Parts: sequence; C-alpha cells; structure tokens
Amino acid sequence: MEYKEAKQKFINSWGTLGSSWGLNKTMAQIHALLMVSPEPLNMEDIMEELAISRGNASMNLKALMEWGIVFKDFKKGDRRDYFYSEKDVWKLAAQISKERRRRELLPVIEMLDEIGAAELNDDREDHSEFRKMTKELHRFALQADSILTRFSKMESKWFFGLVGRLFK
Amino acid sequence: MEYKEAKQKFINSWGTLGSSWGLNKTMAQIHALLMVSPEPLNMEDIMEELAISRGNASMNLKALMEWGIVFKDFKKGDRRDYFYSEKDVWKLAAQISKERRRRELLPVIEMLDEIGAAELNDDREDHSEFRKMTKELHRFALQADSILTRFSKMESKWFFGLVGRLFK
DNA sequence: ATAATGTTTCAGAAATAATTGAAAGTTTAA
DNA sequence: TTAAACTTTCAATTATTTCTGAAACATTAT
Repeated sequence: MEYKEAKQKFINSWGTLGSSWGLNKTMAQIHALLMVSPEPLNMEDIMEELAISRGNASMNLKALMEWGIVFKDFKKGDRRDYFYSEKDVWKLAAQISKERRRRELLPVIEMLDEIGAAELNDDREDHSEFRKMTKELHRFALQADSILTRFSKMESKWFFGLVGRLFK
Repeated sequence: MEYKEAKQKFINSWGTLGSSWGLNKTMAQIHALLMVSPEPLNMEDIMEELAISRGNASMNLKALMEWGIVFKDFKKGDRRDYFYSEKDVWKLAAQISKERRRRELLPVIEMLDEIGAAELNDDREDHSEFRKMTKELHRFALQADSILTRFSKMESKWFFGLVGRLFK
C-alpha cells in the first residue's frame, strides 16, 4: 500500500466513523487530514485535498474549532489562517468527552430533573413504573456525568493508565 | 405536569437523544416506551402509542432486538408477539457498549491494522507523521477496546461502583 | 482609499436517511 | 386445507442533513 493510498483510506474511514462520534463526514475528514499533516494547513490546501467547497470547508473548520479539537494560527508574512489539530490522542478523547457531555448528557439530565419534579399518583402501576425507571436513569446519568467531568479535567494519561491497570 | 405529558416528554427526548447513541428516532422512542411500560406491549400497542406505521414499527423492533436491548415473548391464548425492554440500566449500558464496540470500534482497529502493515518510506516528513499518528490511534483504540470488552462482560454494578469510588 | 486577498453566510441543490403502506409471506386454529 | 390473524419486506415517498457556489463581508498592504 502506497502512502497516498493509505492516507486516503485513513481519511475516508475516519470520515465514515465520524458520524458515530457526533461529527459529520466532512468534519471528520478535515480532522483526519489535519491529524496526519506535519504542518498546519490553510483553507485552500484543505479544499483541494478533500475536493470540497469553500463554504463547506469554512463551516466545518468553524465547527471543529467549536468542538475545541482544531485551532488556527498564523504565519508571518502570510495573511491566511493556518489550521492544525490537537494531536495528543488522550487530550483529544478528553476534549470530545467534554463536548459530548455538554451536548448530549446535560440535556438528558435536565429533562429527567423536570420529569422528576412532576407529581404523579404512584398508586397506578404505570405511574410507579415510570417513576422508577426515570429515577434510575437519572441516577445513572449523574454518575456518568461525574465520571466524564473528572475525565475531561484530568491528566488523561493518568486516567487511562489507572483504568488500564485495573482491568489489566 | 401530568403523567401523560411527562411520559410524552420522556419518549420524545429519548428519541432525540437516541441519534447520539447510534439509534434512530423511532427506535429510541420505542425503546423509551418499552422501558417505562410495566407490561410487554404488542406491535399494535406500539404503533398506536407512537402513531407510526406497521412497517416502521416492525423494522425498528427488529433492529432493537438485534441490538440486544429488546426481547419478545408470548402470552398464552394470544398469537401476537409481546415486546419488552431490558430494564436494568447497567445491563442496558453494558449491552450498548458491547454493540457499539462491535459496530464502531472494531472497524477502526481493522483499518488501522491494515494501514500499519503498509510499508512507507519514513524519511519523508509527512510519511513519518502519518505513521506516528496512526500508531498512536491504534494503541488508543486497542486500549479502549480492552476496557469496553471487560465492561460489557462484567457485573456492571461492580464496574461503576469501582470507577465511582475512584473518582468519588 | 482601494485593490487584493481572505472568510463567512445562506438559499437552493444534492445526497442520505427514515417512513409509509400495500403486497407478500407466515403461522395457527379449527 | 383454508381462512383469519399476524408479521415482514420493499419500492416509492417524505423528511432531514449536508454541500455548493456565489454574494456579502472583512482585513491588510500599499
């Protein structure tokens, strides 16, 4: 397998996989490209390499920056923005957890809070089942929240080292 | 907030959230409905409660069973299938991890294996950067795989009890 | 100030994904 | 065996998401 082929494969697979991680295809492809690029790239480079439009590139770079996993920088004597990715895999994972917690977990917790505040007549079987399930989910969500929060704040190598050892 | 209102809210939110978890909206709604239902439901019940078509209900129930989080059962004197959900939140989480590992993580590992087998000329800066990143991702993916595998096999309450204590 | 260069926005087009509904397929009881 | 009850499939439709490209906007060097 040639370098170009391998790189293409990597970018495509990462793009496909991205959807499981809350990113869209282009977003994940840009990210893949930046991860394996030794130098920051400008928007022109990215558009060309991935054969995408300016608008698409711009929107997705913005989104990646909002996720906190891509940053921009400048080169002296060059007006263009140069983009680069977080390359520390553990930091990447921590940052992604942090964002997903905010976007996905917090809304569930909020919803379960509201539902928990509702007053139901627990004599009815369906009411008490509902109450029971939503309470358990609430507890679970809070537990997950606590773990994710600590993970995203922590020195991530330590975390995985520790968990790794526990599970050996 | 009334029971019906709360239930509706729960089902809708779960449906919206489902997309972050690899399920589609209807799949997640059916799952939500079954989770809070004290008795197993037949397809007719589900179609009516969620106002969806027979085909949709059938396809998504099938998918939920493939995920291993919904099961079917029979009642004597009734030819219809009755569906019910896994209600132990920890088991649910373990089962979902297991499936996502299979569907999402294993393909990445396979891809990185293939790429790792490629012979590149490491003198070129871009080649060595590529090699370095993909190697790190590979290590990371294997580590995650190991953790998920153990988690999905294990007595999940123990796992979260442990991790919970670690993070206190 | 202005021309060159760079970036963002957004309405419409294209691509994907989800849903319906009717037909085909199964199973069961009598 | 057959007809009633139930389930699944799948082509066509509908809905949702993503992408393009051109126009608007912004910045910098001269």
